[in-house]
Amino acid sequence: MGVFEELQARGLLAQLTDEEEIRELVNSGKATFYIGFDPTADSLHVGHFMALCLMKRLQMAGNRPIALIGGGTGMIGDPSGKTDMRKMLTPETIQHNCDCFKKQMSRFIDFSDGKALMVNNADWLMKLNYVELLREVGACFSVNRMLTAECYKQRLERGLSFLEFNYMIMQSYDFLQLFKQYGCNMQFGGDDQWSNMLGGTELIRRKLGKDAYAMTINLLLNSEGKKMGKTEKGAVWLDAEKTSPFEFYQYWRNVADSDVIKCLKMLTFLPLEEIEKMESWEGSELNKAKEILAYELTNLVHGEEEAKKAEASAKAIFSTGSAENMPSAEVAAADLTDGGMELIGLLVQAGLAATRSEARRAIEQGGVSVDGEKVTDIKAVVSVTDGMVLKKGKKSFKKIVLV
RNA sequence: GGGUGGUUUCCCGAGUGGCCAAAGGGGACAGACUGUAAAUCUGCUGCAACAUGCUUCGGUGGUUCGAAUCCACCACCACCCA
Repeated sequence: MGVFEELQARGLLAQLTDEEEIRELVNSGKATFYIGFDPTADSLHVGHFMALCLMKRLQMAGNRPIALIGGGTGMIGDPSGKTDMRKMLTPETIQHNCDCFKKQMSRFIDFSDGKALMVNNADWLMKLNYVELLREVGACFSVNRMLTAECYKQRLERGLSFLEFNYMIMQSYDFLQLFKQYGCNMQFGGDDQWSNMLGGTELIRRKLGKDAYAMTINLLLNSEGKKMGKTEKGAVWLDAEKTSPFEFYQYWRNVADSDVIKCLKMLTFLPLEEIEKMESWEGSELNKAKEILAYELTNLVHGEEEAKKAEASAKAIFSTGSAENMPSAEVAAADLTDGGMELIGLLVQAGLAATRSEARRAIEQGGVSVDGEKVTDIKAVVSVTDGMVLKKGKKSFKKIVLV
C-alpha cells in the first residue's frame, strides 16, 4: 500500500484535481508540494497539526514538503469559510507569529539537508507592484468565475471587501512562484481552500502552460459537523504554554464515542490494522480507545515524557483523586488570614471560576469540594494547606500550592 | 453621492417611555443518570458587600421625575438607485 492509499484509507482525502497523476507522483516520492499556513495567531493549533501530519507522511514516502508561511497573505486575510471580516493584523504581529510558527514546525518536520523547505510569501508578495501585477496576473482571472467560487458564496451575502477578494489571487500567485522557483507542482490544504488552490493550478496553466495539482484533506469535524480542536476558550494549541499537555490530553480523552475512531485514523500514526481492531469495541470499552488517542497525540505534540505524565495524572485524578501531577494553582501565604481563606475567593484565585458570582453559583449548586468533601456553604472559610485539592464540577481540579 | 432598513447581554433574537439586568432559543456552567461518552431531565447564566446596591442595550450629547425605548449628531453594516 502506498502513501496515497494510506491517506485515502484514513479518510483524509477530500478533493483532487487529478487522482491518477497525484497517486503516481506521491507514491513514487517525486512530488514537491506545499501547504500554506496563515499566521493569524502565535501558535499552531490542531487544524495545523493535521496538515503537519500530512507533510510528515508524505515526507516519509520521499516527497519534498514546502511549508509556506503566509507573512504576505496574512496581511490580507482569507475570507474562505468566514462569515465576517477578519481582524486586520499589524505587520509586527504577523512577523512575530511567523517566527513562532517556524519554531513549532521544526519539531514535526525534518528540514535538514533540504529535505523540506520553509519559505515566507512575504518575500515576494511584499515587493509586488500593483500595475505590474494587474497586467501579469490580473488578466488571468475572471471575476465572473471568482464570484461563483464556493469560498465567496457566504461572504457575498454579508459583504466582502476588495481586500479579501484578492486573497485568492495572492494564493494563486504563491503557487506560481513556488512552481517556478522550486518546481513545486502540488498544493495541499484544508478542504475550505479548494477554490483558492484551483486558482493556482489554473494560473500556472495559463502563464506557463504546465500542469500542477491540488488536493484537499477533509476538515476534522465531529459527529455534529462542528470543527474539532476548538473549545469554549478557543483553539486547542500545540504550544504547551497556551494549552498545557494535561489539558491537551484531556481534550482528546473526552471526545465523543462517535469520533474516536475517526480521530485515530486521521491524526495518529498508528497502523490502520490496529485501529480497525478498535472499531469493534463497544460501550465503555471505547474508553480504552480514547486513552490511546489521547496518549498518542500528546506524545506526538509534547513528547513521550509529557504524554506519560498527563496520562498518569489523569488516571490518578479520576480514579483515586490523587493530587499527583495535578494542575496546580499558587496561593500566597500572605493572602491568608489565620491560615484560612473564604472558599469563593479561593476558587477565583485558583482559576476555577472567572468571577466571584460564578464561584458562588458553583458552590450553591453543589459542585465544589475541598479534599473530597463537598462544601455547600457559600460563606465557608477553608483552611488552606499546601497540596490541598480543590474540585469544581466533574472535571476541573486544582492542587493548591502555597507560596 | 441619494434612499431604505439595521446595530440589544457569549451567539441568535424579543423588547418602541416606568412592571427591564432586559422574553424565548442555542451555547456554557452546575446537579441527577453514566463510561472522564452521547441522549435525557433539573437548576443556572452582568457584577458585587447576593432579599437592598452598582454597571449594561453601537458612540456622544439632549428631552424627561424616569430612556434599550423619544430627539440630534457621529460611526459601522446590509439592501436598492447612481
